[in-house]
Amino acid sequence: MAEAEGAPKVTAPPRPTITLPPRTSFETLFAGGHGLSPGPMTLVSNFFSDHYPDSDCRSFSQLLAGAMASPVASLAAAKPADNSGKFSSTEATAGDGSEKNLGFRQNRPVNLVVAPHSPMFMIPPGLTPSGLLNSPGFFSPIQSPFRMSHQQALAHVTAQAALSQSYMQLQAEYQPSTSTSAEESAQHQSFVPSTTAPEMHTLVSDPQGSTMESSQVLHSDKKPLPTSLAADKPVNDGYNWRKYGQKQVKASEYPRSYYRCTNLNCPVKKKVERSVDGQISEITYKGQHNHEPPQQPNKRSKEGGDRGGTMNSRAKPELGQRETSMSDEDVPSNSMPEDVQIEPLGSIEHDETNDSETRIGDEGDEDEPNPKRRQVL
DNA sequence: AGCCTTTGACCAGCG
DNA sequence: TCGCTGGTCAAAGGC
Repeated sequence: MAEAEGAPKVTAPPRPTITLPPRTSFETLFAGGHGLSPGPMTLVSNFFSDHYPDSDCRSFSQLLAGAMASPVASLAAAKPADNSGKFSSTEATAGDGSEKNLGFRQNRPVNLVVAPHSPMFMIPPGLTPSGLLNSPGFFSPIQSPFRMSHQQALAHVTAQAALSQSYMQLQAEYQPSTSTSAEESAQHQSFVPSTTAPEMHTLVSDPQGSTMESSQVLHSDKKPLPTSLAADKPVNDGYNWRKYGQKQVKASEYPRSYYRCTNLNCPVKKKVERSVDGQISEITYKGQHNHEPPQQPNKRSKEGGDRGGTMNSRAKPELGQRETSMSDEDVPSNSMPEDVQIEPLGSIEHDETNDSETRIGDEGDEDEPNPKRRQVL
């Protein structure tokens, strides 16, 4: 929490750094220009163009590229190993400008900062973030030309996906009446910050990765989303979450909510923080899903109910196991980087916990504590 | 009937 | 060693 200053704290071993090419490269990358097989990204991109041809929206890859393009974004630093598996926020630096160690990232892509603005980035209902990620062609096994590792990229994408999904939901609810594409475009545009993309911070968690956590920070600008729509569930990222705690933290005026994936054995947790407005300022994911996202995202988890059910089908090795097997090259296809942090534009400054969590800036969904419930004890 | 949310208490890490 | 803060637990109640 403290390093918000932006001063890079963690220095990484000097590695040959590759300058992030402006989005074009990135685009190209996903576009398959480099010979990469078209993956979900492509699909998404197509989806975009189909649905919002005239909108300002860029293709998914473009959006992504824009988000990542920012130099800073690159990464924050990573701490060498703290195998403890715990991430202490203090270790990570968040910062805005901390790009100190790229090298690390390579090895352990952990934190990726995703650019915020992307409510625009939508994913077709059928596609879930993890689905995208799982897609074979999504990222090539090799490291991307950028300093980003797959995981980082994955994290990035996931975060965006999450945001987009939530956004979609909001829209759906908010505007039951089908809006014309034009309207949609307009709306999207309004939400889309232009390329002023905030910076992305990539943070890396311990290389050793006993737990391997990656964090991404997404900054999304707090858009005037209909907050009322948002209700409790922070962001519908395709997974079912159960709130297990809420706490008033010093860092923010609003209480921080803690959620955990309802899937049995799924270690993933997420923290949702709200901004002054009561809008979600950031969502921090911890851990990796060891299961596929339920098909029906928004259902009050019946899926979650499958605790123990479906997930095992593809369950991947426990996080702990991964430490050995995982290098940044083998990204578990079915899971996202452990932590992705996405922060809203405004919140960049306090990236207190950049270390190993993924944060997603979310736009407002606030769940105001309904005074309906009883008080314990 | 089962799952989820709420919320105070408890525990651990850190300064 | 103490106090503070963050994170998690678990009981009660609601949907």
